[in-house]
Amino acid sequence: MPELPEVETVRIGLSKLLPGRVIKQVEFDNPKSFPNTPEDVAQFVVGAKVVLVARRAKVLLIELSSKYSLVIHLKMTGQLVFRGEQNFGAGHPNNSLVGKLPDKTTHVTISFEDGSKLFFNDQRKFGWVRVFPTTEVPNIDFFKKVGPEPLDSSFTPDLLYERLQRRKNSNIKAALLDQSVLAGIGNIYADEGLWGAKTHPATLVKNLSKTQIAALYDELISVLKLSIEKGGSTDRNYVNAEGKKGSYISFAQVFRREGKPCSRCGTVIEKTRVAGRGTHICPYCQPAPN
DNA sequence: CACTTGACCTGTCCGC
DNA sequence: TGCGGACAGGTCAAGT
Repeated sequence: MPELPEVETVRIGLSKLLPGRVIKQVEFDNPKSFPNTPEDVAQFVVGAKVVLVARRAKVLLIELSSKYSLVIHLKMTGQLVFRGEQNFGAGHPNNSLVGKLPDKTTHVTISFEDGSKLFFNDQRKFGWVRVFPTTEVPNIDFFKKVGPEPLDSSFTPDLLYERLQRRKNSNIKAALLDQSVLAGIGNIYADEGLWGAKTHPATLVKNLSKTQIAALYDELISVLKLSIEKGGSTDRNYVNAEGKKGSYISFAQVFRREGKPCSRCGTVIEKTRVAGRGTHICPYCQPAPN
């Protein structure tokens, strides 16, 4: 899905669009995408005003004046697209993946009193929208075990080293993808960060020095920040709150660049499989471990 | 407990 | 063109 920079880009967009709007109606087409009952919606959501939009890990949180929150996970192909009253069918001719809404991938539609709407679209139906009491959100299983936010000032190279030790016998790519180690890294930014740190993804965590992990820290932070600056990466389905693509993918050094030259050394980028995921490396800059 | 693999869905791409 | 298989940005449950 959308990894941290993509979800953060959606958060930034929605936080400019939603606060102050009052929810009039919520429609959904299946319990997998929206497990709450219509009674829950009527009681806790309809009539409530959006207070703020937050993010933790790859999860979006829309806090409501009712003291309940909409908790949203986009997983692989989820989208949250806002349309103003006159704009449901307008589409976005430039740089857009979505046209008239709702479409066949729309599973939840949130209508506001002023006529605007927020559409939750998801081709693969892995994502979901759920309602929780705001005070209960930190007690959701996922949030209880999820690791630190990489962009918080309290996240340091030493803390990354410490968090990684819980996966010391697995390879570094699997460890980075493990949300209980740190929050928000997915397949794109794991590959990009490891290329930057000149570390092969199959390297065992226990064989990485503190210096190597500090270098990886620097690369992960800069790659995440750059991507947020570019509005995230659109490989296929991802769009921001206005339905538009992000441009980070054109700055990627290895992700989806197999067959092309490494920008550092000119060696042809290869695609392999590590931790059960498609994995991109420069075989010269990131030599395979023994 | 640590670690790996398959499953969840739908769509697309690639080889025959 | 059609068809089967592999694969796709994430996370769980179940297996070793």
